[in-house]
Amino acid sequence: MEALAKRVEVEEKRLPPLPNVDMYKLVVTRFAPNPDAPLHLGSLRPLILSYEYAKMYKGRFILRFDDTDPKTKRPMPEAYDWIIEDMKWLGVEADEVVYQSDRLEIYYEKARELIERGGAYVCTCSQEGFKALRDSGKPCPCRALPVEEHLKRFDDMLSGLYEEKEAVVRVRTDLNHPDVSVREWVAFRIIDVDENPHPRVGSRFRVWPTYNFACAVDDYLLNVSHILRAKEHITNTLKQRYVYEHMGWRFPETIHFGRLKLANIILSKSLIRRGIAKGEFKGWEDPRLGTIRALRRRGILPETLRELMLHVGVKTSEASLSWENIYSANRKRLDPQANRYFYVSDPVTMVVEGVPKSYIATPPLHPDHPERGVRRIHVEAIGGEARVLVSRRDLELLARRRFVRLMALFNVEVKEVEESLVKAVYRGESVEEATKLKAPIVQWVPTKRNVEVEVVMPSAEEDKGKGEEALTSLNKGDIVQLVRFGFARLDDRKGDEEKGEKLVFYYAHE
RNA sequence: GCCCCCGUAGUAUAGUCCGGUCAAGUAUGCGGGCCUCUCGAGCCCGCGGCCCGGGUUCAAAUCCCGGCGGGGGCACCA
Repeated sequence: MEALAKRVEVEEKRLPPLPNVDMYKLVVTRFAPNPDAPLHLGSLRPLILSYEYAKMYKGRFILRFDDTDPKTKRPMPEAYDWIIEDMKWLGVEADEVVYQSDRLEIYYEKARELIERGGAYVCTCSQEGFKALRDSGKPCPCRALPVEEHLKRFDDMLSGLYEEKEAVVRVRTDLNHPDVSVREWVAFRIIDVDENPHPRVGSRFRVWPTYNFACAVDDYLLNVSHILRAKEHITNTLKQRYVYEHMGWRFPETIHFGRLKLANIILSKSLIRRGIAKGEFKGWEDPRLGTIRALRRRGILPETLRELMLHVGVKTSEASLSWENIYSANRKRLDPQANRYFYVSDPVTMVVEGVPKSYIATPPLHPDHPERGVRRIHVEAIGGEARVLVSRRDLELLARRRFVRLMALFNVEVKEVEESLVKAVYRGESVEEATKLKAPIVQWVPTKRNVEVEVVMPSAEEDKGKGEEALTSLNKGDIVQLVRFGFARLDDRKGDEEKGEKLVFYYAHE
């Protein structure tokens, strides 16, 4: 009991406190994805941490779609729903959902205010010309123009007087800021929305705020108290502070954590997109991808991901997650709940001589939970001969150890191991004897009543074999342990009139 | 090239702000044992680490400097 309590405590490890919580009426966090793809492992840290902190302080958690780029990072219409689905699966629910593409008028209003305060101006310089000046710390000619002129120019931008690239709104910063990208950064640009319509609002608006402007304004208007973001945003935070200073707003507490890496998995959205287009991946749920949907398909549990994120925490150093740790955390949760079934990969027939009678094996659905019942597997003996299927993977073991036990059935002594046939003789049904002789125990499947099974591995390769009949009573989405093979999630069942049913599993881990 | 951040065992994380109780905790991994009709789970024991070099100090994983290593940013992207 005490041990159990201790373990729960470890799992429920608290996050470190947020800074300056008492300076805010309410802790408000937000998760702000660009809906140009479903969620992936990289989004998980800001998502889970933002949500957990809001919960921890009984605050408010906002989902905000940062979809202000109809051109370069054009939102994907389906991705809005995918993200909401992914979050729902993760058990994360937003108190409020905000679409930036609904808020253009708000940004325009704030832009005017900022211009009036002298915090921004409309620049009509060429991109190259401006950069040359900026790099040497010099102001561009537009900067010194009176506020009225800039307000007029801004209206001209809105009314379509300028084409793409002909005018931008810049935020007044420090011309000598050591990071040149911070100098006079762009807050609005013109996008030819006839050519690149926005998936939600079409061609209604041609002046779009950049991420830094929209984000700065919305974090303020939505009363965000704490921003949790990855270190790649450090420069953005710096830029956004200028807006706050000009407007006289108080900047939210900001925490920058390190990036998350995971070996042997594809996380880059552009790489994924290209791979899907080229047909290299089966879609956003391909098991090789680091998308949340792919992990879900592979039987990784949402609680596992949450636990992992809580464990990784808010450190500013980079973290490379290892599969070992993910699998271990997942196994801890899966093992008690997943029922056991026999599956033999690449089946080979074993002929057993001297079998005195037909058998009905009754292995438990779960060795630690006998109350769940058993499966019943029939093995017929005709003329003292019984046949079962064993896995090719075990051939080497059978040849080496000879005296083995067919799990929950009987013991055999292997006489001959051929390319596609194993010859053995019956050696009694005593478990005790098998234990005493330290006989290896292997899983098997009857030759008659079985089902075709395919297991899609994390590499997307397919492992094919036969499974016991009881597997057919599973539902899609069920996660089971294929004994001595690994945990797997039933993904699909393909009916076939002639050949019968085929079950498709996705492999989780050992 | 220019700005910035980080560096505790194979991996992740606690400790670093406010130096001693840290000859460094936890999880995973690995090795061994027990248990078990799975090479799973569980239980027990063990292995393994403060990047390097100086400095400050009675005392440094913790503070300072330098080196090395890793990462991020430098868009009219988010």
